[in-house]
Amino acid sequence: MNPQQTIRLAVIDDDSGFVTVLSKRTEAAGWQQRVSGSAIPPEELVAMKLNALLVDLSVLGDEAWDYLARVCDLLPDLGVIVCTGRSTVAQRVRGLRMGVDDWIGKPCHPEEVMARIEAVSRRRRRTRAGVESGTVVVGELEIRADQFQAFVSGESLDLTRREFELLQLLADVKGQVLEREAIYQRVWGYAMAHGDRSVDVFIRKLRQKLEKRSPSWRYIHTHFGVGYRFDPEAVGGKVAAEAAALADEPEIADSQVVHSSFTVA
Amino acid sequence: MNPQQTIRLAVIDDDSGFVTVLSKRTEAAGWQQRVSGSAIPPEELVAMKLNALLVDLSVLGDEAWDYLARVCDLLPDLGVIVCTGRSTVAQRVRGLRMGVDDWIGKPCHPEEVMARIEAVSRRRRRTRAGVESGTVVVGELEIRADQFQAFVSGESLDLTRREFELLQLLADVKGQVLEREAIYQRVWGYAMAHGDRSVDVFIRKLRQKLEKRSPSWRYIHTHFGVGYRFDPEAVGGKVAAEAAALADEPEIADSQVVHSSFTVA
DNA sequence: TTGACCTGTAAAAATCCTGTGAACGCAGGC
DNA sequence: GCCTGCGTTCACAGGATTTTTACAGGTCAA
Repeated sequence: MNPQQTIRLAVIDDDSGFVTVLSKRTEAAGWQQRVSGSAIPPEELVAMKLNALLVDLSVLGDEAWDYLARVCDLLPDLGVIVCTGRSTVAQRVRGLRMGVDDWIGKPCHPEEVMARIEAVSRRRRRTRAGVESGTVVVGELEIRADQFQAFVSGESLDLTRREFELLQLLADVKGQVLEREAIYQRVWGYAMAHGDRSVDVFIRKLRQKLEKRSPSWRYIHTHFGVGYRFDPEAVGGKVAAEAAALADEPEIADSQVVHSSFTVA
Repeated sequence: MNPQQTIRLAVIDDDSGFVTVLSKRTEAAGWQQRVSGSAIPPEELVAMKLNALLVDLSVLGDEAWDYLARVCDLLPDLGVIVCTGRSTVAQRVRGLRMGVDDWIGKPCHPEEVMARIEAVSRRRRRTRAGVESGTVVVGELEIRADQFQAFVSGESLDLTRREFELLQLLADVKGQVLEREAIYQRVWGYAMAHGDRSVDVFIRKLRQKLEKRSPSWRYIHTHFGVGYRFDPEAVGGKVAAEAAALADEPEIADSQVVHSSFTVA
């Protein structure tokens, strides 16, 4: 698919100089990241759907090894990179054997840190592809990455590949308004030509197919002069009222966990 | 989980001291390895079915980057670890971005090198130990791994080796859509060239042979623009009706794996 | 309210994808 | 050497999908 898939990263480090410099670069690269000055509970990490975790052992104190062990055990698909000060061979070997994917010594160059994070994510992604169900549920929609297809109560929307990728992209950044150029760039993989209406046409096709299977919901909203935003909303008459009630709960949980924790590039 | 899965490693290095010390340890750990003082052609690497490749760039000379690029491109599933003398950040970043999985500076401790090789190789879910001697039953099809052959009510489909491997892969992840590139990568062992139609051709051969012995079932489904999915479905006229009734329920029994009690002499 | 500029919509045109049959080359067995 | 089985490649036809084009309707700012 796309060469540069966006990476979701969490950083556990209290070295503000290092974190600042790194963040500047990761943001420029379009990564989504969250920084914390202390340990993040593994349960929270699960909810974040991360690609990688960068951690400085010194902020973890005595708990460091326990924490690493728990994280590696609980999240075998998460790329874990330790980036810390002085360390012995024995420590590094222990960490790596425990499930850490890479171990970098400080001081280090942020570009190399990023390259190593990319390398780890690349490797993880390859193995995980398929093993993980990767099903996202929004509104009454189920988006199944392993099937390249979306469903409503078990029935396929019969999306073509492009349609699916577009839907997946939009749903991935639910609530965010995406410009046409950005959409095109990420789905088609190259820059949009001036005057190209492909995005509009595919949005219409998507809307048609969504409407067909899920008539009482609106998923894609137009932002005049800007682009589109994916946000499931129950609408219509009486049906909508109940649906809305049902929708509220998971809606909030979802967006809180996934989005509010991350800075938007 | 996996205690000590044996690792197949190739080492390209002419630093005899380093290689000797390392080899002693890898042998003690039960790894299989081949050492070479000069570049090994990528085609040969394919045939070796390696887990990882450890390479010192200095023995590759000017060809180093080209070689790395070719290897990483052709064998995306191979763990590539560079272990070399002095290097700049830019070089390491270039290597890692190119597909190298880890980059270690010499001098280094052999134990750490091994731990890093393990970390890179840690991901083999595909080593299906159970399948080796197992029989999978799907639809009215029996796939016998110990015979490299599939049967319908005792009659062989006369699959060739490749056909069998393709079928086995597909059946292994029943219900999942696999992209052509992924199929090729896993059956042929290296990256698919752009425009290669081998997968399609083998799918056709498989379908022919499946149809011949099991006419009232459809096994392989095409997903336009994506790839193929294995999912046995009873179809057709009167035969299909009964078959369908049978097919719906034993969904669970379908994927049952029967382990034969005896190894083949 | 008007006019310029966007967006929704439908259908034609162009492109791409898959199924298929056959030719080719290679290796192993006779 | 000759034959046979196997894997690869090519070419083409029929469909499915994507892109382009045209026009109608909507939106916004002056």
